[in-house]
Amino acid sequence: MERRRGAELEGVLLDAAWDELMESGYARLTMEAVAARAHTGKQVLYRRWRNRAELVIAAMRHRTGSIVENVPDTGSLRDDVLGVLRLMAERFATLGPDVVHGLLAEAPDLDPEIYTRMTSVMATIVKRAAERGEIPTDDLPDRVLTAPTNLLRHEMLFARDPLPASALTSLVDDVFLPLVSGRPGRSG
Amino acid sequence: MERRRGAELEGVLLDAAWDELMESGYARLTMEAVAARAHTGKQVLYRRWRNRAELVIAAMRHRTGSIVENVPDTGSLRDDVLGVLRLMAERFATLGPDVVHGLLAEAPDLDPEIYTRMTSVMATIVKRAAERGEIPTDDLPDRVLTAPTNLLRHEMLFARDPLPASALTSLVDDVFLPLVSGRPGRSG
DNA sequence: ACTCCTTAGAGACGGTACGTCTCTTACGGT
DNA sequence: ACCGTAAGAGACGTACCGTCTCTAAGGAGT
Repeated sequence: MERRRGAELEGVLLDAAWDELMESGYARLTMEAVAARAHTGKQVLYRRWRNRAELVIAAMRHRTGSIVENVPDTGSLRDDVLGVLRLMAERFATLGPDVVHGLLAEAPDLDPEIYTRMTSVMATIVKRAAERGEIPTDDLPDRVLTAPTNLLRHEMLFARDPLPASALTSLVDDVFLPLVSGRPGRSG
Repeated sequence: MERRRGAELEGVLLDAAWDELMESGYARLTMEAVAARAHTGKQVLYRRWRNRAELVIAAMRHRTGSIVENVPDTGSLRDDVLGVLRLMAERFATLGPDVVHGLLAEAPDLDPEIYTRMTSVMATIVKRAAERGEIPTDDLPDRVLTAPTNLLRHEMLFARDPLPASALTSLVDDVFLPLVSGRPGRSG
């Protein structure tokens, strides 16, 4: 019997968790099923992750890269923001609402981080746009900066059907661009 | 042994569920505990609600009135919107993140309804403001209309700490009012 | 090459809560 | 007075949790 170890074993475990996630969703993913799929015992999982949520998060990180490390830079504010929203929507689509709802409920400590990260992405995009002279200032309230990403996240969380493409453009054209273009400096 | 029936029994059941909810949160609320607290059996619960989520939703509806039936009308757009946001925040505070996260995960069919309702509330408020001449038009894109309530909901879902009062005013002053005041008619 | 030590692989175990089923009996309707 | 519905109570089988135990594989050290 060949016995896996170290990084090799860990990779197998995370792949097994990911496959279970795709097949059963979060709610019906069990530690037993992940262990069985990886041809090992539960203890091997519990030795590395304290619970389902941690395992699933690790599996997601193992699979998908971070948006933070891949900020769009197209030369157009509109396209940059749209690019970020598309990345978010794409990722959400592969994960499915199940997973996000589940993690929200079971890993609340992680939740604030998820959306704090996005603030810096938006700040980068807006700063570039201001430097290009596309908008008057990059000194915007945080809630303006994160409005499009937060609204998108909200919509993905609550909508039952997949989002139409028009949702993304509406968020940019109806909400974000009006807020950053014509307005004077920050109010508070 | 006095045996409860009909509306009386139902009230007792919903009260028991509500009390359990307040005491244990959603994740640790069990049908067994609710039944025990109401001095009855589980079957009495399952005869009325198919699962935990339905029971909890019924208990919430039984306790708290609808925001829809109580649209603020202060004569000021800003105060009306703030009033709605305060109602939402207050309700969320009594329920706790647990409950909302849990329902989001276990009652996804209900989720879209929750925020669709708010659209009509905001439409009413905006219409009144337009009639008063406070804003140029009440013909706004849905995503502008629901931006403040959706952003608040998002923030409540993801924030770990209770929201500061400034969160509400920022949503109104930095995001909503700029969108509805200075802009021309809808773009799309 | 031999020994030691960690830990993989496998499964048993007790615990909790689910949702169903069964049984007796209170009580409202006719 | 009778009958049918459903309350009250709890047993039951199932699922999965997280812990614990045991054997033996296979690196590390000498």
